[in-house]
Amino acid sequence: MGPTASGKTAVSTAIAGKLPCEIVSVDSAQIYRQMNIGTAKPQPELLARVPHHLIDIIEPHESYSAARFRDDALTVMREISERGNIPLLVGGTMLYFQALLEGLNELPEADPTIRLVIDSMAEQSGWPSVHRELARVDPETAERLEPNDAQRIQRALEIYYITEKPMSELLRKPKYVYFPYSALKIALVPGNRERLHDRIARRFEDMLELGLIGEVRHLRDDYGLDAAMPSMRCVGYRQVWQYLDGETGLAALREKGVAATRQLAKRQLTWLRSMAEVTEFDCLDEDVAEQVLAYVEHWLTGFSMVA
RNA sequence: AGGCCAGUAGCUCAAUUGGCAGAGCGUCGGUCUCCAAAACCGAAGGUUGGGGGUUCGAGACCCUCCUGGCCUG
Repeated sequence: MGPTASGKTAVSTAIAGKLPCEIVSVDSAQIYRQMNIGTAKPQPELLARVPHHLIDIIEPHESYSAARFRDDALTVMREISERGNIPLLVGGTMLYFQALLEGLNELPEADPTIRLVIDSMAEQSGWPSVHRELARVDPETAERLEPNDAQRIQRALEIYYITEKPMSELLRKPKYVYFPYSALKIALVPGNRERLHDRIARRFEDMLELGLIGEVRHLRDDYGLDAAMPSMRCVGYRQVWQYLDGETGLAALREKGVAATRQLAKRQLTWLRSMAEVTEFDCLDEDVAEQVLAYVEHWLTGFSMVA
């Protein structure tokens, strides 16, 4: 696990080069086909050399979810294990890690039609008003949500409309966490935030040089995409979209793209701080890969002795 | 060299006839159960370019210096 630009690909490649691993991507952006530059997807050469899973699994106009990730990940992890290999989970989408490791309560899946209905409610009277509606049917959930927290208010109401039960009640039921693996949790974190910011700026510049703008233009032309789709709200893509719309110039694109990436990294780090039993390594150390590899090898030794 | 305009938070800019210096963005911290690279909440941050003066009171008015831009030579 690690924030964007922390060097997860390099470290995981080093591990997979030494141990019988297959990589499972835990990344809500690399799931999209045709979105390569802006998601910092591993190069085709690397994808061919080391088995990767859950990359390029849906089209840019489709949507995905934490629950689907959990199912997909458990499936490929089982297949990897059956081949006698070790699943190496690599990514920065912490909600997906949490869904996989700690499970999810049984909740209905998203319903686009109901979401449209709730959206139009919000458009008419505003989210605070929808929040009051939620308070009527599920006061407990409304209590913990801000009146402007559009996505979560919408989700909670959606659950109520589908099941006729408040989300808070469904969350109280015990969840059956199926995770038949021993997890070694490793995080790559920067010992120095400013140096991570430098890396982020450099990497965004590299993406522009590699043709990020062309990639987004191509996506706009070839798919029926709009700016509200999850794929086009990804960091970098959203900012290039605004640039292509003429809303911002090139300098502003750079500034906004880099800032959005920094904010993403910050949120990922916040999440990592709250996660339990995670061993951290400084991603800025020259020899992180060796450190992590040694740590993993040591853990595997102990593990086979116990086994 | 002379004339004009500007200088306020990291950045872009507000601030009634002189009356408690604010906003957006950024930064930092946090929340997170089927959109999560999403969505949302909170906090910090100022010798108003420097110095002097007028005034009960100056970001604003006066003098002076500094910096940047434009015009004239």
